[in-house]
Amino acid sequence: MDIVTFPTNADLRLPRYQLIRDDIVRRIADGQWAPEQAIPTEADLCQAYEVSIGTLRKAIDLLVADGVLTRTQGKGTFVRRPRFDSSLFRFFRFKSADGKSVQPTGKVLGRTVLKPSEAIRAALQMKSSEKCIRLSRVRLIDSEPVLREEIWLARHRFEALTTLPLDEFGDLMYPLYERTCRQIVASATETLTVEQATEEDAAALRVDLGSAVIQVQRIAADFAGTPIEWRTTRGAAAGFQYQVDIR
Amino acid sequence: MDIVTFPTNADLRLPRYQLIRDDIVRRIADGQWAPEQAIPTEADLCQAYEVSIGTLRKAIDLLVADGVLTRTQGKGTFVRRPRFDSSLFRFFRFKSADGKSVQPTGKVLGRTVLKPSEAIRAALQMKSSEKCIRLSRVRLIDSEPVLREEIWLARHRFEALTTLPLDEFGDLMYPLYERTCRQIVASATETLTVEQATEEDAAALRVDLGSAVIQVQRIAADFAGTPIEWRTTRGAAAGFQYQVDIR
DNA sequence: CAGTGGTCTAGACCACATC
DNA sequence: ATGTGGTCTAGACCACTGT
Repeated sequence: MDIVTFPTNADLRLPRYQLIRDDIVRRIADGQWAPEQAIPTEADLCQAYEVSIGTLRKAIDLLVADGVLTRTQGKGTFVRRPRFDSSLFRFFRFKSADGKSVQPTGKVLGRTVLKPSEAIRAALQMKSSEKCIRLSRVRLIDSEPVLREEIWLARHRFEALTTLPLDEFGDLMYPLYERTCRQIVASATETLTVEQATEEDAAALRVDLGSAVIQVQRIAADFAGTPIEWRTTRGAAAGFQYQVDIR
Repeated sequence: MDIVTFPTNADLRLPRYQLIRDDIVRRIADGQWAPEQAIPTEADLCQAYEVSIGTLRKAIDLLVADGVLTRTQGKGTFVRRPRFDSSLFRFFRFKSADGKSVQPTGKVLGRTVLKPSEAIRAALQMKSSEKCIRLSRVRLIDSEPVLREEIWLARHRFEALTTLPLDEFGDLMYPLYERTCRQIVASATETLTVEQATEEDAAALRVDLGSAVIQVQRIAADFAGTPIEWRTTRGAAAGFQYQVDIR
């Protein structure tokens, strides 16, 4: 690796390990270092950044703690591919008819291109002239619908999804985003609330009208922290459980 | 500080920073180093543990990340007093009549000494012959009940609470535990579920029978990780919101 | 001013993975 | 055997806090 000069907009009064941390994140967000690939060795990075091993390791420690990198002794340091498309299973415990826990399948029911509400436009940091792709989707276990989802994407990032046939979307959205649109989801913020089942919920999820439903609203972002997906998921509260550790 | 010899049950093959981390936790759990007090300086600890500054700092970094210690440049390193008696407000957004968010008061309604269920006995790691103190409690805002709580404590740890008048328990339990029984809560695990309001819920919380209620079950532990309190809290789901960041 | 934690160096040796 | 990350050393100087 060549010697690195930090961007002129970086605050050079910051500790060097911070500057290095930010530079590594930038390279990953840029796609210079891709998920599941190894980044240069510690020795190379020390030379490139002109710091000692201790300082470099402090920067990498931060990124490992953030879940951006993983290290394996003897092998190298790798960009971690975030795999939380199935993270809703932190909230909902799903079991198939035979009692085993399983990953649901996904099915896109509808797609529209339209102007987003002001809330969604702001959440996705879009200009007011831009349009969204809206997808409605169900998740199924043993062909039984268990979750209803509404997904909003900025059209300019996901142009390819405006024409893809609905039956080619597959079960997982995030690998699709990466494959077809080069958009990699790296983090998300989720907000849980309890709602009452609407008529649509009752029909789709086969629960009683007005019964308790958990709603998970998610805003997913790329490595640079730019929001790329707005999603709402609703499921019967009966299957809900969530555990937190606090210190 | 004198030179430290590690306990014979410690696995000396572990990295030194791990051994040091565990020894510091033990001293805090023992009460040798109390909350809000400074621990010895880095230089002293290096001498005592016979390691270099880098190794010692790695141990302390772990404890800072765990929320056990806090460091202040120029002042020292301090044992952090965990303050999450009010952590339920991560889940429930409470507002008083005038719209300001506020801390509820607490009122203990009843106290019983009895044998715990097998689940609670196991959760509190108690012998089968031991008894529990069971408290029932409500949390109020503007004198309106908003949360119902059931608390189970091992009697042998909390003997003083068997005789304390109920109106002297105060609004917060954890400072009470520390003051009267020298039990310090340092961490907890909480599990959220959605239930239907029972008749007791409906009467106490003024919600409709069968309406959605959030239940938070908490097991609180001391610095050594020993469970000391089992608690269930129930409140109307209408005021519930929870946010998580995932990476 | 003295004492504290914050940053950083320039190495060393070890354990593990791969060839 | 070679290359990787994991652990550890024995210092240095800086920034901040208090007297």
